[in-house]
Amino acid sequence: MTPTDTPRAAPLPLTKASRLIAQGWAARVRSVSRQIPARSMIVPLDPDRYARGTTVRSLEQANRAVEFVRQRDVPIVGLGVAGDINKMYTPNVLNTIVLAMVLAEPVGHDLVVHPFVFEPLNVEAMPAVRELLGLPATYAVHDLSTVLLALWSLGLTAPSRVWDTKVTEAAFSLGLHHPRYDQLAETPELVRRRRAEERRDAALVPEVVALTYGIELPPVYGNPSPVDRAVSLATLSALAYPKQAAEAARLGCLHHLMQTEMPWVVTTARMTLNGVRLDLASCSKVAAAAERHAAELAARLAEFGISNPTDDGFLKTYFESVGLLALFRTHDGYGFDGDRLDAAADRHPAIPLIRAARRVRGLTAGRLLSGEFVKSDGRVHPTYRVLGAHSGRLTCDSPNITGVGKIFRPLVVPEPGYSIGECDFAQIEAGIAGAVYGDANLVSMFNSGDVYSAMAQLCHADELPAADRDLSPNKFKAKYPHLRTQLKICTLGVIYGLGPHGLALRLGVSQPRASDFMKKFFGMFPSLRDALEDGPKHAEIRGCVPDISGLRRRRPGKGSLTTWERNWCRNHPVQGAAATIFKIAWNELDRLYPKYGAKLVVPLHDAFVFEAPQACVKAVAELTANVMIEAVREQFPGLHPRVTVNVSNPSCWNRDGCAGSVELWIEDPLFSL
DNA sequence: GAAGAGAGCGCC
DNA sequence: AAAGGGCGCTCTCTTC
Repeated sequence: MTPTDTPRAAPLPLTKASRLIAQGWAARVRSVSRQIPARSMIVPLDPDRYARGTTVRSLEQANRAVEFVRQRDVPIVGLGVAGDINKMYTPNVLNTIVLAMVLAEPVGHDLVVHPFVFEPLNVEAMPAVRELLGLPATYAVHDLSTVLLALWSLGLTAPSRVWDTKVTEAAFSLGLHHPRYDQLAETPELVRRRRAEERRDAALVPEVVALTYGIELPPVYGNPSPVDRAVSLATLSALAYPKQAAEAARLGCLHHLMQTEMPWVVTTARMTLNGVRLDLASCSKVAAAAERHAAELAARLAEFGISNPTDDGFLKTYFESVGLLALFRTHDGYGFDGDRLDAAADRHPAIPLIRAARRVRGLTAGRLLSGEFVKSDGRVHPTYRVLGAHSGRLTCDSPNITGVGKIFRPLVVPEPGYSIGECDFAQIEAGIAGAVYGDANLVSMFNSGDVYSAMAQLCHADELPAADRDLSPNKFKAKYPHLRTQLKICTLGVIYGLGPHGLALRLGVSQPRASDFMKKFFGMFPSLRDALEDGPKHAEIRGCVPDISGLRRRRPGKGSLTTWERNWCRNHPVQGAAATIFKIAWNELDRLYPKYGAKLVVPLHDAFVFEAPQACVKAVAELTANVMIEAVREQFPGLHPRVTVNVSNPSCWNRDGCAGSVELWIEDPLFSL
């Protein structure tokens, strides 16, 4: 290390690759490109010689590969990478990974494969890699996002037509491996998430896919070498793709997979690549404040004799001793979750403190604040799993940036010179529910501007003064916030499957009153009522629930639906449609943003967070809102969706422009938005 | 000491 | 009989 080097936590050895990078390896690649030899006589190359696999190390081998591929008709290419692919955000991946490209050629009714493996992937090979990535072919990959990140980190352009064999298997098995189905015989009740995850992944691993489609791969014994692994993955992907595509056509989701889901894999991989910047100084302030808040709350709780507010067993004993245990009864025991603690807040002075202590722990204990996810570019790069949720939604982890508390969003900041903005769909679930369930009343209320105000005005027409029945939605919202909130709780609850029992709890009224309220609600939306009633019955006979995309959520068994299944049968068409619209819109933005130098940053299920150069953040927000609205109207022409634009405080991600929420929380742990 | 299971927190 | 859908993460207690 020379004195001018920036110190780093774990210095990497100065490999040949990093020396090349230091010299500007892009320039080096260009110079290698020019070394492609002068045109010579074209001699047919024997395809049989390439069927067993070809290793590319030298420039000469690379040139020969290029000549071979130019002589063949290649509609499908399988890609696979192996080796050290964790250095995604440093430029040193060259020479540390193995890239396999398997060319599949139609011969008779079969495909013949010609595997090429770049081992290691070096500068000399790059021109050939570029050429092989630019064929008029479909590129099939098992776990495309990993390969995209590897290609991008090498400065390569990803192919435009792609197929992810893993995501396809997930599409075929939506719903089948839900952890709730693990509640079988000998094992104790309740969640067995871990085991279910394993089962679900088992359906997605390459070997299982190979078996499913009768693809013979060379047997691998023991620990396969990176070369074996990469070639095997690439071969599998190339051969499985046409079979999966046929299966997708048979199952009704081929169009969706090609048109939306595969581009969505590219879009989400780009979000991983982009990542988000965290303000690490603020993160440590929050961490310190959390410790302080926790200590202060612990001291105050100690005065009540409460030593451990996070120990349910202790709380049970404590509330029994003060005669308040009944407040925390659940259907099968006792629970001290937020809802119950909030509902009981005024029954004992310690209860709000317990709640606060739990929130302090829950909100801040994450590894997010420690900076451990921050990569060399100063940003965190969450992993996204397309179709990770059985509803078709995306999931996000390491870190789960979509789950960052609203208060703490200002910890996410833009790069210098950039701004952060957010566009949210307003009340979109209500509108989509009206549209997918064909309820004209709900659709027209959604279109009126504020669906919950409109509902409340109609629902309570008898009790309201005549003048207030026609109040504008915003004025009504201001004058009768409580009535509006009731309708909001009821609407979302109904979409999720809430019954009178649950509604009573959430509205804080008796069950008969909640029951009456629900009847009144459904009286306004008879079509919605019928559809919610009939949907699960049809699903029970059919065995699955389709949504507008053509994807289907399935159930593994037959027979009557459980309550939970009935609820997701009701909810899936809404959540699935919303997810589809979201994907279509964001795919489009992924195409349009580069013109503005803008980046997708956080996908929030019904909101779009972006980073744009300061000068054009308003233009990007407008573009985003237009694309979002267009995506809804393409699917549901009867809806007039609204988008809330938040660029009022572009120095950080925030809720409703509240950039100071972190500081407010540091002052007072009971602060909420 | 590691791993499973449960409950609780956050998000949409 | 159960009692609102979809998630990820962390802590606590239990078990091996």
